[in-house]
Amino acid sequence: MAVRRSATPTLADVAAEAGVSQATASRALADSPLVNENTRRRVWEVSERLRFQPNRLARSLRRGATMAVGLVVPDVGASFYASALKSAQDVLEAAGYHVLVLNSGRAAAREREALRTLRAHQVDGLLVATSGGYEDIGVPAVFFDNVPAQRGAGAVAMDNDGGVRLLVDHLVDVHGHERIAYMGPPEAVGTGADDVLQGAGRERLEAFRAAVGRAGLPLPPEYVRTSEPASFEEDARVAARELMALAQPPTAMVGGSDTLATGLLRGLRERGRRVPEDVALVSFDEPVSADLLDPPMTCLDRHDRDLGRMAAEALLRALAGDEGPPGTVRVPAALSVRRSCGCDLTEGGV
Amino acid sequence: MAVRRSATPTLADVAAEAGVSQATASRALADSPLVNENTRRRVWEVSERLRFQPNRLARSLRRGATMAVGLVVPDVGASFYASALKSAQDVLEAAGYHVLVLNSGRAAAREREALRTLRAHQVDGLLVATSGGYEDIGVPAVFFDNVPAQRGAGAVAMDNDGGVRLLVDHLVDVHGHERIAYMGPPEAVGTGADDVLQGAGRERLEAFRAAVGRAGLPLPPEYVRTSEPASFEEDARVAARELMALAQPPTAMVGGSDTLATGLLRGLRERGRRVPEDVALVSFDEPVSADLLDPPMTCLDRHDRDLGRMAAEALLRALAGDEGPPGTVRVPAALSVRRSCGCDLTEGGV
DNA sequence: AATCCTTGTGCAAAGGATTGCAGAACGGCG
DNA sequence: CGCCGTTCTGCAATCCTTTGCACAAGGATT
Repeated sequence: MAVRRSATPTLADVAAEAGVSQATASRALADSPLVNENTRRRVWEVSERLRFQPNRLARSLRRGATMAVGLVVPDVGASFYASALKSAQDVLEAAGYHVLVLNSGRAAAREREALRTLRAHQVDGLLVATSGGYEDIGVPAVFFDNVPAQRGAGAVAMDNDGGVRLLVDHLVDVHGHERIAYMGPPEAVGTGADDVLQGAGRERLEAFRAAVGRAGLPLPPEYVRTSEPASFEEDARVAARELMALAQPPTAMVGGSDTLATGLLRGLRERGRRVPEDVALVSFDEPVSADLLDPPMTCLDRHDRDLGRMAAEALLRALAGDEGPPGTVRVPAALSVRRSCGCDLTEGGV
Repeated sequence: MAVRRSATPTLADVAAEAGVSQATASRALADSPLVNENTRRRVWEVSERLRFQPNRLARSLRRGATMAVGLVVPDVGASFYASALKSAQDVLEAAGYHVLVLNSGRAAAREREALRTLRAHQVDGLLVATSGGYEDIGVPAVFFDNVPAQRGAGAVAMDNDGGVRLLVDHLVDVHGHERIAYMGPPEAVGTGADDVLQGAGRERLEAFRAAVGRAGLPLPPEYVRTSEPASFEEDARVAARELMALAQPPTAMVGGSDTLATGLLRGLRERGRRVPEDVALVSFDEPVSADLLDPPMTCLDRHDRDLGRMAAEALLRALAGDEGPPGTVRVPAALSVRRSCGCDLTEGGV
């Protein structure tokens, strides 16, 4: 004869219906050995009949742990993050954690907001692809993609240096290019104060400079460009057009991300340049359907899945208190050679 | 001299530090007119100095509302959902809601689990692209992409029928095809019991049959295929190969989604068929970089952004209690003609 | 028969913010 | 000087679950 609340039944309802106290009901549902087998069964039966679902707000409040983690990414819409996010989520959910995904829109300020929100939600941990706005909220954090210099947190990132080197070396050693331009993501993920962000953008840029230098090639300043955070695609398009308008246009281009590479390709098309006949083009990230593009794009294998998974696993370790070394794990890159670099795969030759 | 808790300051800390009661502190931070201006300022000042952040668990528990909504999608990794998700999230966050994103992995059972989880989290509302496992959890829900027949909830979906008609009519009227095959997403999003799901898969399939019928064309059963939920890409690839192995292979194919279309394209390549010279190909959704594919893909404009935004707005209305008519809003489709259908854009003719 | 375990169960506090209600302080008015 | 209204504050209850502690019942032991 308990008054049934219209919305969701509460533990009190279950207890009343089963004729036990809330405490016993709680313990019964937790399968505690402290409660008698018959009582346990009775409570479970009632609980299922009423479709009882413990209120996580109350539980978390009492327990001091939410079993939820926050995931902060620059842009869920970008395929790299969407895909990394998914694999991270799968791992974390399998471990019983819930995932709150927040967008930072590649803006440090919005990222800080997102972090505060997550703190307010009392998340137990954090997975962040930072846009420069990271600040400690007192829970274990693991970084991926971008790695803040700040110590004390693990990180998983691509081997940007090795990856860029593969791309440049291929253009130089195999195809003999001597005028190579680079279009990268924003260099300085503008971070305040003392925390210098070791962002993927900067790493790739420096790696490019180093690789070109090692090859003994000249690198006019106009050959090095970076995009604004908000307009990758568009910036790359105009960059390609402007690069081709130079007195000495490059004979090859490196796109620092999938979006940048497709943007470059569009720009080249608009100028009537053929790839790879007129200009070679390679990409750091793998564009979606890279093999179906015209021309098929030579790029680095994308390890978005691995990255997401590894970051999630690192976070789980941190949450479990396994204080491993908080270093940065680098995921190696591998080159997928297709046609945009100039390789002629149908013949097998160059 | 208040004992500062190491982790996060609580309202009690702020109150003590400001020399007022918790009640006053709470009201001050809520900018209630009940509290004296000076007191208000003092509390705010302390709150900011301590970087106080109200515990949402406690607040929501007390208030009975979480200002959080759940978003259930088949696959966050798929570009359509990733993109729709993002725009929905932007709208909802702008309105002060937080978004919990859960994957159903295109499985009804996992979707049910996700919904229970969201109920446990006490979300205030739901945005769901159902995979057939929807069940009422007692909060306002808005559907997108797939529309369950069940009444009482609004829905936003593409005009599947009109879209398919555009594709088929173009193939028939402009290019004169008479043997058109269709590869679609799973037809029956297997839903239990009495709730018949009006899924996008079924709608598109029926629209295809109707459009072919209207054109007076024959439709051998082998020409109509659907994929399994788990393996769109792969299923489409083998479908294309098998279709081309028929005694009477189709001269045109319709891909029921972006992934299916790129899968078909791969399959055709593998069989050495050229698109559009040997077989025409059009796609329902817009693949990423559709214009850069080889050949550029004729497809329907993707309205993922609009869909996400509109669904979010509908949910906000429902949350505000504006009980509009709970009907289904259909987003019209528009055809982006490129080369894969056989149109020769450089000449301007067919 | 008294005492001591064992085994189950219940009471009540805790967790942090919100809010109805009561009451304090103070100015104004008769 | 007494009373009434404002204007602020504070007490304490509430949201729901978990859990430390106490206690009841019953059998076993001396």
